[in-house]
Amino acid sequence: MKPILHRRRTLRDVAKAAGVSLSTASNALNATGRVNRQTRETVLQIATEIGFMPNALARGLLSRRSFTIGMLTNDTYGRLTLPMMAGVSESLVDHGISVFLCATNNDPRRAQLHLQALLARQVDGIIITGTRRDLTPAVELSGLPVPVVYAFAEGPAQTISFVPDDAHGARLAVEHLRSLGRSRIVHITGPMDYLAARIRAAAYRQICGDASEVRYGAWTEEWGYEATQAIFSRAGDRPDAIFCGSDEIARGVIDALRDLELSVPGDVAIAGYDNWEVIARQTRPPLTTVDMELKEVGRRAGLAMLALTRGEEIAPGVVELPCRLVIGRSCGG
Amino acid sequence: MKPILHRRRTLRDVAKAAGVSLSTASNALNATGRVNRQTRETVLQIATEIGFMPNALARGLLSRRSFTIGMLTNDTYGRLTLPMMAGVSESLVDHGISVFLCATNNDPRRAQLHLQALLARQVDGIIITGTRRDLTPAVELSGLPVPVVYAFAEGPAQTISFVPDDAHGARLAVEHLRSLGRSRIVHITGPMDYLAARIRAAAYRQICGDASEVRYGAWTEEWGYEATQAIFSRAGDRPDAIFCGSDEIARGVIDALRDLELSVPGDVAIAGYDNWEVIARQTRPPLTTVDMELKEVGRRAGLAMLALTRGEEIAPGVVELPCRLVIGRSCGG
DNA sequence: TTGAAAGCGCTAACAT
DNA sequence: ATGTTAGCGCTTTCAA
Repeated sequence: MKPILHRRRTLRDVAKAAGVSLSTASNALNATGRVNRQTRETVLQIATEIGFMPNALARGLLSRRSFTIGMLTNDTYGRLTLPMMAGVSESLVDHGISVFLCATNNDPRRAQLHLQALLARQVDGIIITGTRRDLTPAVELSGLPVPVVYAFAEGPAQTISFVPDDAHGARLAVEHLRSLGRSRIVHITGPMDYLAARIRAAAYRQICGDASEVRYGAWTEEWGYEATQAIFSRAGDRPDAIFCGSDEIARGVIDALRDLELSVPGDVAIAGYDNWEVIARQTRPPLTTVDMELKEVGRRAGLAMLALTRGEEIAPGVVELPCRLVIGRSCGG
Repeated sequence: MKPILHRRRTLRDVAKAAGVSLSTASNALNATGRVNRQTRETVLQIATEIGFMPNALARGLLSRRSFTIGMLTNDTYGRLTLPMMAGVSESLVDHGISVFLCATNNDPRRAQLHLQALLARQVDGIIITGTRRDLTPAVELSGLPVPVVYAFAEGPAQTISFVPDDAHGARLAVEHLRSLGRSRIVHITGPMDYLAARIRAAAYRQICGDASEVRYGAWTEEWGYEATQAIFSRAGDRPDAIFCGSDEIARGVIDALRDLELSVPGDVAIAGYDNWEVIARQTRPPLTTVDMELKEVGRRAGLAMLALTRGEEIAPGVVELPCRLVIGRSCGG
């Protein structure tokens, strides 16, 4: 069965029904130009009645603006992308701008294809988001006819990027642990080749100084478990707190501590990173963790894009946005 | 600083540079009409040189097709949406169709706003996806000028929907447990008001008959933990397997069993549902779980949409797509 | 084989 | 205050 599809109504339909010219109808609907009150109301009413909706394609053709932006992400899973997309949308929806989301899966061919499609659709700008700060874009982005903004990824020189302030996030967690009287804090985190991991580790080291110990590994529970086993099986002072590079790691750490019959936060306080709710809230005890405020990152990127599409100038560079500490029960206090 | 934005090239630019008329240039690029080989090659070359890219807005205006579809989701987090979106994209990208993703957050106002924006942009169709099968759409969708397809949600009568076959998924899990010699299988699942939960429970009951026991609750680890404690603290026969309605529940169940000093899968075999990798793979032992093949659900919805946009007819109804059992180590075997 | 011209739906000068 | 006209970038008859 084919559903009944109502024909799309055009401005012409409205004008004819209202017995006015195209331009009068247009002026009435857009409140531009001088139009008689009475005329305008008639036009408006008829427009509503017949379900008129202006054709954005025609408008865009004329104004050379599509009120559409593209978002290119290499994140398949969406844990990072969708919150950012929500922020982008939020900052643009009131300006009538919609978003094309394109997942590249890190495949240059796909990225190129999506980029072409976006440009063909006359997007007013493109936001690049990645799963890591030090992302290598899968496609050449210079010399585009539209502005580009990076979110959760640092673009090359002279571009505009918004990223979470990793140093700030790390400080939030570590200082929280110290304020609760913990002094032997270890840092278990992801792979060293992640810039974010290195920045957080550096911030942690700056606070803990000589007492600091960083274990790079993977962003997995398994690594958290393994690293914890290693740390607690050796001789010498045992840590009284662990600052984890991700909630998944934290979860593995807590698992290991339980197997070691150490209590959290009694014996060891734990701080996570990401505030990935499905993990952080469901861990026992619920994690104290760092939220990167991804939605805000997206919102800022959206606002920057808005300004650029209006021809405003924005200083290039990487803007680091503050994180937020979410208090669970894994640190006590 | 404002980046240098290259002006968009038009067909006119190409025609002028090639010294031919607009229509010849158009014919050459689209391989329509009769064009001299030589002429065509010149045009093609120049088009590439100056970076010409046809304006999809102008094309759409003429063809009354935007080669764009909208996707309306109420899922903020994206765990379900992005895999489906990937499937939709995959089935449409080769046909030059792009996707607008709009998150409604279950807010009727937002949904209405997004719907308007989509229609204004002349989308060729709209795919509705939900976080649950028995979704109540946040916005009126009848009488639209474009076809509508539902994915992971059942639309009203006379509409087209694609959902995972919950009964099949449940059977996969339960029959797997039975094939491994488990006979006292309990089912711990989410809220009873979820249609999917009821369907799975019914399928489970049909197999286990008198020995069946269903515990409805929430889709959380906490509930899994709690229900397990309750089941094992009472007198009488203890189950030798638990079929869980979600991986999160399964995780809570395994946690509880560990606290009860029961081994998995030795004493109790566990099957999950969702194959949410971050949970299923990281659980110890890794979960045997049901994958709903969300990408395939999206792909099928995309293909249906493709057919509809071409004016083909499709029988209305709910198409249930098979699930897949992912073997971990939580069932032994 | 190529070109001129009309028109998709809309907006913005310009005339009335 | 309203209408007429041109044109955004493209495709598509229809003539040449």
